[in-house]
Amino acid sequence: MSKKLDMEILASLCKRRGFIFQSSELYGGINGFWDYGPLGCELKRNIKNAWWKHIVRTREDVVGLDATIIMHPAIWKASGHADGFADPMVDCKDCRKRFRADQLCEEQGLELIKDGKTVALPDGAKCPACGSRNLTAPRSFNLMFKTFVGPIEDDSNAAWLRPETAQAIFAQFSNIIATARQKVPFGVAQMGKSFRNEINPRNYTFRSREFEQMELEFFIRPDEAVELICGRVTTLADKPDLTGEPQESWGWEVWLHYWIEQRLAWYRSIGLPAEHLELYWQTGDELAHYARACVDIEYAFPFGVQELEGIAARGDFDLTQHQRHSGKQMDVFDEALKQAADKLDAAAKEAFTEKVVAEWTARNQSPEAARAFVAKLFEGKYVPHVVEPSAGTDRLALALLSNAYDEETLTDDKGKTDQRTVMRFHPSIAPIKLGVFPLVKNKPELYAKAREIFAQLQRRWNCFWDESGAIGRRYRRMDEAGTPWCATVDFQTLEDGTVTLRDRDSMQQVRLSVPELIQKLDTEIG
RNA sequence: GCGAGCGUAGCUCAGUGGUAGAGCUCCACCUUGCCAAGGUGGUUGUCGUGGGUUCAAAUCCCAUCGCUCGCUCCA
Repeated sequence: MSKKLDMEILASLCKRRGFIFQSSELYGGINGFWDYGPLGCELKRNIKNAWWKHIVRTREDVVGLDATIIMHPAIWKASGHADGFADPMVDCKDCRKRFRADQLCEEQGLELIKDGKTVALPDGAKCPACGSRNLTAPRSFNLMFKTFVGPIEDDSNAAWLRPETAQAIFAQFSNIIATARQKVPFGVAQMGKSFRNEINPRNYTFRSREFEQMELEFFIRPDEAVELICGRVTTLADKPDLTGEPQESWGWEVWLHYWIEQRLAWYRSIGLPAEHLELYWQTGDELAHYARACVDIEYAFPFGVQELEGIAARGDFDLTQHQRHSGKQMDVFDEALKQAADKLDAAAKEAFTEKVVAEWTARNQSPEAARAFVAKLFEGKYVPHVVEPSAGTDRLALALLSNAYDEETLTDDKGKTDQRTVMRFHPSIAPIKLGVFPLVKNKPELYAKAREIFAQLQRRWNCFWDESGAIGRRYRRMDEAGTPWCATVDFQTLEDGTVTLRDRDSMQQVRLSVPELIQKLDTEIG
């Protein structure tokens, strides 16, 4: 089966069964925007609930945030997102690096050719990285959606729809730490819509202009602070147990791997086991300049292996940027650190300082910056570092849909074959958990009993009532919706209260009492 | 952004200048004692949209929107 065919078949099923519709289809559609139908919105809600439960509710060290989509424009200046669109950029077609056209010209003693709103590169401009002259023309990248706050469409009122949810966490960091009764290490999680005016949306819902993210910023101590407090920093070489409780001595690299393990465990819990995922470590060239390490969790979509989530160790870049732009201090006071520093004598402090200076200068950072950082540490203060697991909700929904899709050829007793389409969702994310059917609908007592059982179970999970057509047809309809079980009420139900529970994947049936059914489903849905 | 292909019922598609169709789905009733296949009846389309050519356009032309693929892009 060709890759193209796969995606078209999936898109067709998604539309036919009500998972995903094109946005504004009535008016011809709008590129890069998608709606989730009755089944799709349940699926997405289940994904988000599962994420929130795993990241926030079942931990003591992560709290939530629900920030606005439109924020102060200065946030995007501080984060670096504004630079890319404010100034025309040129790309090197050979080494694929991107530069601001004005800076490139200035560095090379050239003058950017300006004619009204359009700009052009002068002859002789070359790539600062590789020296190639194979550069694109300067282009503006309006990748953030612009809008105006207030009724006047004036640039002084311009604002942007957020291109990521994460910045709000940094911008509200001080308020959160003042109110949440958390101490570093701790995290702040947020889910919500983000917007990017993608040049070319592609691959069904994969690259959309309006999309949803599930992001965690997990704040940790700088390794130097860990060393002062614990006397040493646990690294990967120490083979720490990443599946157990986090340890105070962990350095940033261990935290990064801890979160990778956490995220993989979560994907497993919603039916995307590790063997369906790939970890891609960004290389030095690909890393953003501030990132220490970044790993992509990728899924093999029908159109290629693509990123579901990025987990980045971002150092203290973001908080420091906001500290610089806002003029407000972003450092935290760490009692344990202060106490540890107070126990050191002058000689030990000097030795520690020199060690840090040596490490920082080896990473091309200035000795002055290193000394200022250590001086703060001795006061018990630092700007927290961060590990950022950032996942795409819609991408994950698409991965789960792709992963769930299956076609099965069945052969009955008489040797007749028949094809069955099944969405094999994990019960925890399946839009409908249980179909409830009367075996036949023209027997009043049976029908009434089935309605009674449906009403009882519907309070517990999203259930679907279906009385139309032959029983087999009803099972098959539920298969396409990905409903893991169907309960059929028959004449025996009237005698002993048991129902037939039919399993989506095996098509096997068992007789259970309603309490037994509830217990079984509770266990498997999780 | 460039190039190519596509757009007809909810889905899959036929229809190349002359009355818009098929299969499946869906709905109602009947039938049906556990895996889509029985019976009867029924709903659904400005043929993506707009304009042009023509006595006449789903069909030819132009534009536009959307989808797919390749390049590009993906801070």
